[in-house]
Amino acid sequence: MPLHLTEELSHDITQAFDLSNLHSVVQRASRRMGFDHFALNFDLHQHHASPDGVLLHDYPDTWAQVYVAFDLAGQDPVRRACDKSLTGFAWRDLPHLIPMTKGDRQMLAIGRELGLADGYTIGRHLPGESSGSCSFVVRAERSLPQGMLMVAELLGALALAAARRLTVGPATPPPVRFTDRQRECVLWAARGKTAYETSIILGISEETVIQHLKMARERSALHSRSELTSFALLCGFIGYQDIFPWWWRAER
Amino acid sequence: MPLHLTEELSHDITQAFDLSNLHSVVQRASRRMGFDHFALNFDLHQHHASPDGVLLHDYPDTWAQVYVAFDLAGQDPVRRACDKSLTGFAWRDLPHLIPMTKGDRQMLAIGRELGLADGYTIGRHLPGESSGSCSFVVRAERSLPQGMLMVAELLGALALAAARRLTVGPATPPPVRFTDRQRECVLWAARGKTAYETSIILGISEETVIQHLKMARERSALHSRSELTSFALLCGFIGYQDIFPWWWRAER
DNA sequence: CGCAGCATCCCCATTCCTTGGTATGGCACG
DNA sequence: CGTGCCATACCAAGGAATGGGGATGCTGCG
Repeated sequence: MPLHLTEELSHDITQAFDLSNLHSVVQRASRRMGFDHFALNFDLHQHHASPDGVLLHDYPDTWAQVYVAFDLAGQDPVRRACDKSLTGFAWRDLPHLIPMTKGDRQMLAIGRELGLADGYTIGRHLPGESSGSCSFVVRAERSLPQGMLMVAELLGALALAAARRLTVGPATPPPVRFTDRQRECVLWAARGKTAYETSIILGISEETVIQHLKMARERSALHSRSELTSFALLCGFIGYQDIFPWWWRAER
Repeated sequence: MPLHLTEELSHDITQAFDLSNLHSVVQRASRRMGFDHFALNFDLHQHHASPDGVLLHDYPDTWAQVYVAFDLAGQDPVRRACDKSLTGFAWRDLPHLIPMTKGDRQMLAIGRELGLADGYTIGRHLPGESSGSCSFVVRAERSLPQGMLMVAELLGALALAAARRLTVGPATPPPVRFTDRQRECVLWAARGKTAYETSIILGISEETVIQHLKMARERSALHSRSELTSFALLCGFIGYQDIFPWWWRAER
């Protein structure tokens, strides 16, 4: 009865109050859907410092040891495929998503030997902020519960959202506020326009554009345009979808 | 009967054979779920490559005219919120996701007047490749079909995947790649450092920093530092945590 | 009404960025 | 052992950004 099941499990996941509780409820969800294992990882985008991410799983110990010992995370084809698919995918479809190297096939073979036969993985990305994936896996003698993949898709996404909530905390209101005009000027700056070009676009003087950007910098206590645009993106004053597709929309 | 409904509609969406067919099936899906309108947009991030995006919708004509006439795409709060949530969200929850300016509220008010009362929007990103969003909307006298939001979540994601399939095809073009040094220089640029400051930090000549940034701009076919940093963030070359280490540690 | 906030415009001096070049050494791969 | 890629370094010119002034008019709010 997927309907009741979905509602019950999704409720549990969204109500998870800490990471160990999230572990339990996602584990239970994986069993109820007909899977044998699960793994959830959630990473904040960070290139310099140590990764402060989440890794919950109930994979066999042997696999976890191999995975860590050989640092397989960096060459995991499942992770790579997460960057290539908007929806969840079954592991057996990996070759349709990414080019598989010999090492990739080897890695999957080792997994199969250790009890991870096939899986269904849901990946999510928030540009500039975080990425995560949630996998539901079956043992060798079984096959993926086809009727449950859509449910897995949902619950996996909810689990990732929960992991994010428990990791980064609630959205903190930005310390500053921009006016509409300031935001507009910052947007065009992020689109790569100069003050002069922006002044033409907005139909105002170049000096005014400079002034708006000056005010925006002062408010956020920043001293360069690039930092200002990064900051505006971080705060949600402007969006990625606003920056890059504007040109083809404008040209017709 | 959400179960049959979901299966039937998801089948139609995944089988869509061209964009106009996708339009029909998503439109039908929105009606069956209890919505009055839908809008789907899907954008590729490769500006120099195939310059194609998708915009399908059945919003009122008046709204489309206003939207284009005032270039509202650049200040659409719904699109900005897509960068801040891993799951779909109701428009009424926008203030919890992003800071709302006066212009934002005005925009939503105009939408309401033209028949777009509330909506549920699903956003998806593939780092370095594409972004999209799919909205399901109800008219003024109605409210969101609460029991259908999870279904909308699923179908919206499938519709985005279909849009991607029909746009980029099976072969994904190779993304732009930065060298380590280029990424490092871009990162310090996003942090607001000048070329000279960066040269001190990295222990190399200022000219070399300029050179790395020059190469990075050439690779991504961009012409300004601000656009370069936005692009690097979007592609996941750098992350917010790299730039503003104080942000996510702020509240917990 | 007064006042704060916003949007608009202008000037100037200094610094920084962008674009076009050239050039050397290291390293990997076929 | 050449070829390509990367990191490094330099030069020159023109355009753009930054930070410091100042100024006007409008709107909303107590």
